[in-house]
Amino acid sequence: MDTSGSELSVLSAALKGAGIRMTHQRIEVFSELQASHGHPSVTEIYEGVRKRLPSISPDTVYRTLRLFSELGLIIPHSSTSSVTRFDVNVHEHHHFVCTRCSRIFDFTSSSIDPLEVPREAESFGEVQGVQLEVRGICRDCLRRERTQEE
Amino acid sequence: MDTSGSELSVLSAALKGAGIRMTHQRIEVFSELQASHGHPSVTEIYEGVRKRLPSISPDTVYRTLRLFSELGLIIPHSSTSSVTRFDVNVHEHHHFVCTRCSRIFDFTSSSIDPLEVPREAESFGEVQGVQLEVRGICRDCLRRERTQEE
DNA sequence: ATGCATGCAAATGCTTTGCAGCGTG
DNA sequence: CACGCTGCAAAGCATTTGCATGCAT
Repeated sequence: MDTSGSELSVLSAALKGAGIRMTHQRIEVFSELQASHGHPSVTEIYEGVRKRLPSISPDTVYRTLRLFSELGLIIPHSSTSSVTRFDVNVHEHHHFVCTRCSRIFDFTSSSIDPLEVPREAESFGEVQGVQLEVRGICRDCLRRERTQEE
Repeated sequence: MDTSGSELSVLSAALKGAGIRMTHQRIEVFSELQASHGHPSVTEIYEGVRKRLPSISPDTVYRTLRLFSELGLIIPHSSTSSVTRFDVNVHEHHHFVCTRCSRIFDFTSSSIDPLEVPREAESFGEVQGVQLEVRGICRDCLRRERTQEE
């Protein structure tokens, strides 16, 4: 089955909706993403697109992927911020990760704890821990964005 | 309640067990971690320790935090690897994250899906998505480590 | 005493940014 | 045809590493 056409319309709609231009580079990065398996890195996308668009530069790929993330077309895995943060709390707990400021908030939940490891996950290797990861926009960022839009 | 003594014994045991020396720097980084709230970054720990140990260098903090991660005393949030990876799969799914090679494996689970957002998480802000994050060591890394130990 | 750990400084690698020219709408 | 987008090159950061000295065991 060929879904490339319908997928492209997703891109078209997303860009048009935000008043952003549809360029060759963006189209190629988008289709490379669709064709990719797993969780591609910037370099992997870059190398893939380069086969069809040899003149594309890495920074355009960076910019494009960031744009797509902002549009919600893709999700950067965990913190966008470059600094590593450490979890000192060794007890079972879950995370609310802010997709804007990348701060992490801990919580526990009586309704889901104790959380058990699904069978499906065990097949990948030796499990060390499980937790829920809730992505969202924290109160502070919501407030800041609201203020800026006024 | 003063738990610093008992916490330090955790450090002592972990280091002794691995045949690693107990130094001032390691003790100070460890207690700074205990005293920290949330999810400290390397810089935050460094600044904190520097008040008591002005001569400590950033790279020692880096090395120490990496050591503590390997010993399981702390958990680096998300991938240790510096490259950003993107999730192209917009459908609900979960992640098995390898703590060695930082590769991410997707899975879905009939036993837990659909996954609902716990009440506790909603108080932090606007929720965009939820997923399970299983941390562990993938098959490839397990095999590699077994081979090297022979 | 021995050799691991630290501090210093330089290197590395990912990602971002300023700017001039190009192409989309 | 205006303005946003790209490519280039250089800068910016977080993190890592080589090496000589110092300190824990």
